[in-house]
Amino acid sequence: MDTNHQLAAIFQQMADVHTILEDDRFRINAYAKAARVIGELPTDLADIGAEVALLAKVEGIGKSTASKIAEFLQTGKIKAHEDVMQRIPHGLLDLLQVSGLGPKTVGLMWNQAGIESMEDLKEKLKTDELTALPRMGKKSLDKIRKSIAFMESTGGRVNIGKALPIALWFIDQLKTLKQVTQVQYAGSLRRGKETIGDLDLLVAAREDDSKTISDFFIQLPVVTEVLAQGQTKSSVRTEHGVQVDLRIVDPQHFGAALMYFTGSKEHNVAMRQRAIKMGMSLNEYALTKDDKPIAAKTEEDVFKALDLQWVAPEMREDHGELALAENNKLPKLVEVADVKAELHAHTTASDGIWSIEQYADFAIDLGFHTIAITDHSKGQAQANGLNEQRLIDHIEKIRAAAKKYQGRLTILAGSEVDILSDGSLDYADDLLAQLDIVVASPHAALTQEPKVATQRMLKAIENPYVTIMGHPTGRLINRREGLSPDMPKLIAAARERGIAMEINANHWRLDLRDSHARLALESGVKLAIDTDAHGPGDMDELKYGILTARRAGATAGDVVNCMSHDQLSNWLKSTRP
DNA sequence: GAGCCTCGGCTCTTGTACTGGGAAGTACA
Repeated sequence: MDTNHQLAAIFQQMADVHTILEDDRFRINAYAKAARVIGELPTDLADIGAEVALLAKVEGIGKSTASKIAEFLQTGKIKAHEDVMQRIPHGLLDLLQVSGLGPKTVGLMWNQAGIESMEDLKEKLKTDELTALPRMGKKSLDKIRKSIAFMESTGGRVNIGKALPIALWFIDQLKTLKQVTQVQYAGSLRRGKETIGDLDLLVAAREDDSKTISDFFIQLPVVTEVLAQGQTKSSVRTEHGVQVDLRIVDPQHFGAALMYFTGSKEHNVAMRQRAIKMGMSLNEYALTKDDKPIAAKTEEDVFKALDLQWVAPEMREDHGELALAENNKLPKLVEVADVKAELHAHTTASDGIWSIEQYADFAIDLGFHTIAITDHSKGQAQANGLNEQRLIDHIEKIRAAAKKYQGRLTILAGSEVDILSDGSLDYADDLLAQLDIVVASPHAALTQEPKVATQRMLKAIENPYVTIMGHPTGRLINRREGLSPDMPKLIAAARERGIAMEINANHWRLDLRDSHARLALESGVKLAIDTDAHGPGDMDELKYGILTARRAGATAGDVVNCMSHDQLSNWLKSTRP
């Protein structure tokens, strides 16, 4: 775990403990905010150093938190944290993770039933003795039992690549009902986050029909458990281990409901505050003034009534989007249709399942003007990486195919060359010089210390033949943490060289992640959005890379894959000696 | 605890649904 995540965890823990102890809620909020801010920081706090004045410049971090961070950087611990941890049994913090158990209940169980850990709780749940506690009936106990069982079976957040198909399946099912006039997924999925906590579905229908619709919803074959079913809101768990929430609203309120349900929470709070300042009130049904509805039917209506441009869902994180919307300065975000080139694809020469020609035909169908063939280098033996002679032969084949497709598609000869653990590349420069494009990526030694990883990547970027820095952390979401190089340094070096940083669109990678991509854009570095295709299905992953780029605020002009044929060709030349 | 104007004292992140138990707690964006 890197420094930021350690610190975020510590401050969140402090917030949680103070919550159980029912201490000052503003202090709790401050700790929780510090945890959130630190968790989202693109820069490693260790690099800022133990200088309080500098640390306190970060929004949401004041003098007190800054000195705690400094203390941590110097000693590896925080006294205030250790002190507060003394006040409760540590095991109580696990109980807060159980859905349905909040601080009050956890406090109650501790004080009145002597429960100090998950083990204690599970032991007590073997009988119904906890019904002796206030507000604790048999139904509550059953709910807690189920929550724990669920937590232990799966739990956690689901990758967007898994969540989106499930959401689309539900939407198809709901569309079969004639009572449903509109249906849309919302929540973090609509905002394009890399992982999704639960699926949020919104349906527009007449109030009379809501019972029919929610009955249909909870009886769908994939539903394994019904968590709640009310007038407008139902919640289920599915066999995929995902929670799906369904909200049914009148078509007249669809826009306001979609906004609410899309979030983020922080964005919603900011919007509601803005409404209050303007003498109005915003909830999930409408924007109102003196209890009279002003706007509700579409999102555009609501934004407009608040003197704002419509904000794309991917930007709704309260990261300054309202200030941009107010001044008509929101970027026109990149779309899948803007992409005209794929710059990272593997063929049967290494570990892909498509030939050069199959990619070429597909690229033409997509309306692309360029595709780069970038098979693995020799270090990737398990991926059938090409040694020097095989690469030379492969280049010849690519050139031959390029000739065949001339006038219809440009086929570039490239390589996804391994960045070895010391930062050198897997081919010598004279061979790299024969290629049109070089994507340099790390594949091994992915547990290096951040400092070593930084030096490694910097060395690779300095190679004059590298065109794109590929998936720089090598992480796999929910599977492998990958490297934590100093991204600002890498980005500065990429800018110096005029090369692009890749957003690897594969839903397991999404590397650069959104915050790193944003940092790259702010530094004036171009992005490459590549599918890293190994076969036909992978080209469809592009949408995930686009979502990540949109979360970073990227326009088509920021992305090399969106350049015209000549622009791209000139850019590639500009990166070469 | 943060952040603001008053530079020490004040205010601070919205609004609603569902459940289970008989009001409050929890959850959601």
